[in-house]
Amino acid sequence: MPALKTESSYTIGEFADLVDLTAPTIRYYESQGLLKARRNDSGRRYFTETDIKWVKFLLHLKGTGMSISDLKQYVTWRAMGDETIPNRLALLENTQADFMKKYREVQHHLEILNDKINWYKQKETGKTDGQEPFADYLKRMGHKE
Amino acid sequence: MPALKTESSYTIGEFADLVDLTAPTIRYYESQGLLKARRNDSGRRYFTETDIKWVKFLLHLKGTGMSISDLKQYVTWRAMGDETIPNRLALLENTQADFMKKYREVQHHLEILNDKINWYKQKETGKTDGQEPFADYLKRMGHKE
DNA sequence: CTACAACTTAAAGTGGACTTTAAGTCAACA
DNA sequence: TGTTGACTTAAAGTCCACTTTAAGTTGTAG
Repeated sequence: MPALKTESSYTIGEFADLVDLTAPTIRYYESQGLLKARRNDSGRRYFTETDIKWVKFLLHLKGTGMSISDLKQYVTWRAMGDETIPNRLALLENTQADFMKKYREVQHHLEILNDKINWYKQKETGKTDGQEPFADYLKRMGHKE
Repeated sequence: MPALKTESSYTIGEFADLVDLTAPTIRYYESQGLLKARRNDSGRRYFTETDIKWVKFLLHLKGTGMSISDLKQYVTWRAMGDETIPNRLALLENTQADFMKKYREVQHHLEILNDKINWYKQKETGKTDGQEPFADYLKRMGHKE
């Protein structure tokens, strides 16, 4: 009879597919201490649903701009217990602040891109005289630069 | 009497400061064909207001996710004249589409970050029982993952 | 006139986050 | 039972966008 399986387990390849990474990337993350894999009798890694949730959470943090070394710090503090919650909170709030700064910057970049696209479209459809410089067009649209 | 200066001109160092880059970066951009500098009698570069506007525009495009090689393509098409406007427009629209995709992704990452920050804050101020797992908290907040 | 800062070039180096390679072990299927 | 695909490790390689170095020339302040 097979051992009772209370939770499904995955090889590194299955796991990588589930979290949309590659097996080498998983090994790399493990080498950086961002996750720890269990091993079976022959030394092969296996992963569980809990690992999936954890990696997905890490990828969300990473997606907000945290570097591997930021994540390392976060994980280290996490392993130290509840007395490091203020540290973790501060790290996440700094991440949030940095994120919002960049977010506002790229919004401005996007506005310029959109304006340029519209400028080309108007040029194509002949709605301007075809001679107006882009800088003038931007000024007309209410941008400073 | 000094030569009539119809437009102010800048050394590479002044120019770099004005556009918030370094002189080596300006030279690098020039080497990539993203801009062309004029030279004085002794071979030194100088730049004008027009160059400032151009580089700032390039940096806006770059800020929306265009790579140096995308910018190179854009500049090449630009130099070829109006018959490449459809190419440029398509490039910018692809950039825009890629941008919006990433934009929506990072918005989701930010939501998770914000939720985690609030979760820590509630944990700190004792507003939950201090035992609720984050996954449950997320579910309660209406997130899928 | 002398320093010294700023410029010039070509080429090599850097950082972050993986990715690829090499050499070998293990497992599942026909 | 054999072969093929997935796993193991350590180390080297890749990509992008600069950045730094080295060796030399030029402009300007005192």
